[in-house]
Amino acid sequence: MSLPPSLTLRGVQIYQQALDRAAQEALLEDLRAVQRAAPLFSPETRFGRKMSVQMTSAGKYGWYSDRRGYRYERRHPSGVDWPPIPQAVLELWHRITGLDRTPDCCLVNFYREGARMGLHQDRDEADFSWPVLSISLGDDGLFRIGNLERGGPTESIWLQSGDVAVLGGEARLLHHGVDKIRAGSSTLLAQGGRINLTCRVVD
DNA sequence: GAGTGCCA
DNA sequence: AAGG
Repeated sequence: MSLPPSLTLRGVQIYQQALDRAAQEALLEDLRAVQRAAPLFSPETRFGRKMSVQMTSAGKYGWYSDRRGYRYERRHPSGVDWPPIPQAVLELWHRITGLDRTPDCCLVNFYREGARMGLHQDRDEADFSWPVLSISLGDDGLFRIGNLERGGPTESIWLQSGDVAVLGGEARLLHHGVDKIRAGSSTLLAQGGRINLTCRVVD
């Protein structure tokens, strides 16, 4: 029993303003604790190029990339365990997806002005029948949704602070990415930028 | 602005 | 190629 989305784009379910301002601020406070335990870093692609997005994770696994490729790791690159996923994130996951299963990973992506993420698929998980849930905080981000195969036409939507998107079912393996951050569009983060949380069942 | 190709 |  999951909630109905306010909007669907290519099967991606979008719940606009699923979090009010107070909930966003509370989440931000939780994220400060996550970042203290597991500081942000910019991973390298397998060709040694640093990604413009900074990231960290919470949960049993964190997403990681270096010259050896993409994967989930049980520890932050510093060697410490990833901190626990904030309770408010877990509650939102269960409220929106209606699932009993708890996510193994909450990836925290931080986009400063000019940071982008190219079109890609989330396919480092063992079972694609579990959805991926995404929470937007801070400045607006231009989210682009493509196809199951590389190439072809795409559609874009501006995601705002408090919006939640779910890639599940037929949309689970769609290519997607972030083309642009609209600096100064939100007052949530004093220093500006966009935070995106993505929750996943890994194994 | 969007889509395609291509790089190593 | 989760980049340019």
